[in-house]
Amino acid sequence: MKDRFYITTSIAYTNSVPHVGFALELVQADVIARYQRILGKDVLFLTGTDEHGAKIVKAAEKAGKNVSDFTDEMSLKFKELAKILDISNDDFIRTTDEKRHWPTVENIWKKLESQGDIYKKKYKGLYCVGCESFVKEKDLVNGECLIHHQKPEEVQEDNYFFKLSKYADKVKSSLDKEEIKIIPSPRRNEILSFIEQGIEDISCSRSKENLKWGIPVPGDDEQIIYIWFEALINYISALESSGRSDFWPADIHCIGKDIFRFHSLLWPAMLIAIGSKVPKSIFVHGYITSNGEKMSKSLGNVIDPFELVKKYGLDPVRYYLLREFSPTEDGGFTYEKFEDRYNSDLAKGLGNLVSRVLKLLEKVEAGSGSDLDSDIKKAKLNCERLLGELKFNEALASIWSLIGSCDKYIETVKPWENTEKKKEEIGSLIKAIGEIEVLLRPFLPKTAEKIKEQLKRKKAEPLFPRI
RNA sequence: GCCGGCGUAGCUCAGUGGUAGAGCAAUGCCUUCAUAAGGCAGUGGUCACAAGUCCGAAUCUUGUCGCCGGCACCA
Repeated sequence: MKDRFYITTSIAYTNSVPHVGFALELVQADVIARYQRILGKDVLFLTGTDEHGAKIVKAAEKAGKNVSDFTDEMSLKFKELAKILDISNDDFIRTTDEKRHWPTVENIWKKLESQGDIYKKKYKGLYCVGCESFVKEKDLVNGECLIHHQKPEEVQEDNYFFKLSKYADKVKSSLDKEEIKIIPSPRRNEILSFIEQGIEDISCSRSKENLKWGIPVPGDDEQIIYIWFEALINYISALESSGRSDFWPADIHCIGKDIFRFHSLLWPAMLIAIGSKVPKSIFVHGYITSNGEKMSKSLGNVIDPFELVKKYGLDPVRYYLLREFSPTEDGGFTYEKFEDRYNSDLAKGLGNLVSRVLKLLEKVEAGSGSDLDSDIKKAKLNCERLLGELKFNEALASIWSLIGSCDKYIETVKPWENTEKKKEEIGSLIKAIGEIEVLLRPFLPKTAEKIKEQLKRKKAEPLFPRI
C-alpha cells in the first residue's frame, strides 16, 4: 500500500477577497503535494475557508449583504483562486458547512468537556463599545481606548475555558523532540520561549451577544465557540466527513506567520487532549509586501492574484512566487521584478532554450548522446534535495543552472554545423530538456506538459512570448 | 523595556578563521541554431560603524547605530 501524505494550507479568512499572499501559500503547498504524488505517495491536499467571527459579520454589513450570502460569495472566490492557479487540492472545507465541519467540532467539544478539559469560568475584561471587543490594559492611554477615546467598561461574562495550561508541557516536549517539526527553526525557538514564559488557560467561547456568527456551544445556547478553537478542527473534520480519517496526522500544515502560534501550541494541545496525534510538521511562510509595507486596502497597495494571472498567465505567476521569494521570509512584490524574471528566466532562459533545441530537432533526428549527463544528474540531485527542504527558490535555481549548461553546450558544439556528431549532440540536448520537463512538473505543471508535447511532436512553439 | 534575527556589488541574496562570490541589471567583444535569443570578458563592494582576540576576521568577542520579528485569545 502506498504511503499516505496529508498536506493542508490554512483555511483562508473570508472577510475579504483573496490577496496574493494566500496565492503564495496555495502555490507552495501545491508544489509539495505534486512532488509527493510524483514520489508515489497517496496524497490528500486540503484547503478551504474560515468563515465565522465578528469581523465577517461586519464585512458583510459593510457590503450590504446577508452574512450567509456574503461568505458563500467569498468562499467561492477562494475556490476560484485555487482553480486559476492550477492548485491540485483534493478537497475544500468550509467552517460554515454544518454537515461536514460542525459534527466533528461538536464531538470534540463534548469529549473535552466530559473529561474536564473545558470548564466554565467568569471572564473579567475591559470592553470597548467602539471597538466592539475586549481591549487590553497595556493598550490603553490614560485608561482610554486610543481609537475611540473613551473609557472601556469592565464587563464580566461567563466563558468556557480550555485547559491549555495542562497540556503546554506536553506540547513543549513534542516540539523539543521534533515530533512536531517547525520550519524554519527560528520559529520553533520563538514558540518554545513563549511556552516557557508560562501558559494560562484560554477562553474558547464567546457570549452570543458579542458573537452571533459561529458554531453554538453544545448544550449552551448562550455561547458560541471561539473561532480559533473551531477553525483549527477543519483539518480533522474534512477527513472525518469524507471517511479518510486514516490520513491523520497531517504531514504538513502550510501557514502564514500570523497564525503560527495557534498551530504550534493551541492545536497540538487540543489534539493531545483528545488523544490524537500531533501534526508532523508546520511550515511557516513569509509575507509578500508591496512597496515595503504589508498589503492593505487603506494603503491601496494590494496585489490582486486574479489580475496577475489574467495579465501574465498562470505559470509565470507560479514561477515568480516560487522563485523570487525566500520561502520563509518576507519579500517585496514589484511588477518590475516580475517582468524581469519573466523575460530573463522564462522567455530568454527556458523558453528560448526549448525553442532553439526543438528547431534543431525539426531538421535532424536525435541520436543518443550523453554529453550533458553529469549536469543533468547534478541538477536532479540538487533539485530533489532542495525541494525536500522546501527551498522552492533554490530548487528552481538548480533547474535553471541546467538550462545554463545547455546554452553553454550549444555554444561549444554548434550542433547546427554539419558534423558527424550532430545527432548525438542533439540527443544530449533532448535528454536534458526531457529532464528539465520532469523537474518542472511540481512547479510549472502546464509548462512541463507543453514541453513534453512539443518534444513528442518535434515541433517548437514559444512557451513564453517576451514582454 | 526584555528576548531573538538581520545589516556583504545598483537590486535579490550565498558565504561561520586563510588572498571578497552568484543571479539579475549595466559595459565591451564573439556568435547567429533560437523568442532582437546565446557565449566570453571586464566593471562594480574600506563585507553598517568602532574597538578587541588571533600570524590572519565578512566570519569569534564587546560596544554603537539602523531595520525586522516575538513578548497570548488578533482569523
